[in-house]
Amino acid sequence: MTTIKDIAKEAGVSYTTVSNVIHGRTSRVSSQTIAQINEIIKRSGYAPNMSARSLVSNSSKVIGIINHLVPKASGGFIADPFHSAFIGAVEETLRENGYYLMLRTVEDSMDLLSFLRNWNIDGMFFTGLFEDEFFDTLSSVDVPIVLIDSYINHPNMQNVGLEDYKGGYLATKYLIENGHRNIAFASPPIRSHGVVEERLRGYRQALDEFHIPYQEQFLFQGEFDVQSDMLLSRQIAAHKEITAVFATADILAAGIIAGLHDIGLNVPNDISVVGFDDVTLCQLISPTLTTIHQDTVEKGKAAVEFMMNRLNNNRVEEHQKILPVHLIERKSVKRI
Amino acid sequence: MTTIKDIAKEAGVSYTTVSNVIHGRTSRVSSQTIAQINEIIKRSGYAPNMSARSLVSNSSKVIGIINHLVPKASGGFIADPFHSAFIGAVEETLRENGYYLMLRTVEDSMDLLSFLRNWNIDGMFFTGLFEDEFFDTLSSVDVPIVLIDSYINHPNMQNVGLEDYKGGYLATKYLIENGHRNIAFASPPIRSHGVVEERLRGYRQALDEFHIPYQEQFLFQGEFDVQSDMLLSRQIAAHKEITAVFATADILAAGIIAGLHDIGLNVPNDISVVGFDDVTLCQLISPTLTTIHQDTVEKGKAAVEFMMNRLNNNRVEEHQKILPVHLIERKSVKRI
DNA sequence: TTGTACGCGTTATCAC
DNA sequence: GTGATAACGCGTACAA
Repeated sequence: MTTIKDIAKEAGVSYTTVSNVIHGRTSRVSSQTIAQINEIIKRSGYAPNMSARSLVSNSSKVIGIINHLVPKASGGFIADPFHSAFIGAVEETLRENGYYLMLRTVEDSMDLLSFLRNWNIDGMFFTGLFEDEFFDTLSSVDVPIVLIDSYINHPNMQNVGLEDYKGGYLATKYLIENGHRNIAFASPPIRSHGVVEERLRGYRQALDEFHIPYQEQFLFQGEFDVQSDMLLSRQIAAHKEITAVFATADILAAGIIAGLHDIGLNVPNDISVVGFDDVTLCQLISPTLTTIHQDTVEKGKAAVEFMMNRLNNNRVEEHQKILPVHLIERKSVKRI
Repeated sequence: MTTIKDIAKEAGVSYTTVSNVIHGRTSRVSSQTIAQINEIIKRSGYAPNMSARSLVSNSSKVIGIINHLVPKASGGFIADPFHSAFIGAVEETLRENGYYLMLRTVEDSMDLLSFLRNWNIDGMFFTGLFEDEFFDTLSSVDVPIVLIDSYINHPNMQNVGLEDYKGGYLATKYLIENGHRNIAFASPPIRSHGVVEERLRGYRQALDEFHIPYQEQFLFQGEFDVQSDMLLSRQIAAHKEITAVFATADILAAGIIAGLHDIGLNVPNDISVVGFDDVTLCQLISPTLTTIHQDTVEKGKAAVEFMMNRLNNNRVEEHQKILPVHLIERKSVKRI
């Protein structure tokens, strides 16, 4: 492997000079040596040893995307299509900025702390963080943290999220305007400071505006797997008065639609459904899914931008970036 | 940050001793000191500095999952559900073995080489590699490489794949046995040494066995996006004699089904469809998709297992691990 | 059973 | 303009 020393030797200079050239501190190096060194660098395919840099500079150029494994569940991480698109966008933007991405699952605070120290991690992304014990650890760490889809506010962290409230509102309003009054709200378990809670607020706001009473029994909570969705569908269908469902994620919506089909109900003729996210899936199921659109790539970019600001300026201007959502009309809602 | 020195100082021993304890070379350390050192390690939350280790030991414990960005396309990487599930499985298994995962997109050979040197990467995973110029670079590198879903054989690399041939065979045979004779083969562009080529071989084998002539015009190639799928569907529908489609990926199958619906054709009544992969999607679309099942998590585990064997023993016994596939019968095929 | 000293590749400080 | 040299945290050969 070519090192700075090798280059210095070949050029007949000291390694300081080589290092200076590499870092653009060329003010006091003869243009001859600069040219020569650059030539050698190019020819030899020199690439800096990041471990050495990390050791001496206290910056590793490594950013972690952390997956907090709450129970000992498998896969979770990257399983849903939104997540993976997001990670792809993050990697790309990070790379453009000279950073590297590590994926890491941690089981508890200790795990996380070890990981940070192991690699001298420069920054972290967290998705869907809630206010649990784990969060306390996080807030005491002095590494830049960008939270995605979380409603926790903390001076050391920045948030990238969506207009969740508005999304919930738009979806519900759209259903109401199409004549629906008994609208189910389907979601994963609602946790405080989470996005679902906000979407629920939007749902209630829309009901309120149209003077439709909010009913607890129209709340249905499940997990993100086909089994659980089947169950949800049955529960929803059991309420004959329900004519529409707002599901807080497209995969959930798709699962519910499949479940309804399974028990002989037609969407949208018997029940209308609106989703959230606008993943590719929406255009593949039938009926195609009316949903709330979010721009995942933009989300990834925004997250990295925040990170870079923290990393470079160290001056924090904003703490929040809320990306817009809008409704995409497809075929899963019927006017009644 | 706690270092080995700090621990040594606190325990009143030299750092060699601490290092020895950490590495289990306890044979010649008093059990007292061992206990004491372990206690301090636990209490202080000591985590080794991997950069320092990497520098001195020539092993970084970092494995890369490489995304070779052929043109300057975006996202590609992780976009399809199979990929993300695979990455999740790899991360988990890697972690259990004390390794770390970096995700990295590279645009060309230089990029890759730099990345390897930057981090002293211990090993790499590649998905769907073909025999292009890029491959030559790869083969000259002395880092363990595990290829996923690739039919390139190279002494320095190992392969984890599927019974692609059998999968293609099973899917086609199933269609034939259900009375179909004019069966389209839909896939992304067929490249030599790729999985699609093998699945096509299986397709042809099944046709052969039933004395059905193979027809070039029944081959349809597209990309993995909804637009392209719509086009494909139209092309397929234009051949009135075609009664069934074997698509080499579920997302493609789903896209085609959506496209067929769009032009007023019903699946499976007008056209039957069989997919490949058995991703969650299959159960969400309607009709639910009959497909060839593969075990993605097992694939991830197998890949890591290969990697670990290379990394530890350095003795290479097998070069190939082929995971089984089988057909899952759902509702997208009609007996005619 | 424990300690000393060196080197890994890099950066930064200070001197020439 | 350029060059020595210490330091980052760790592993290891060798010495005691």
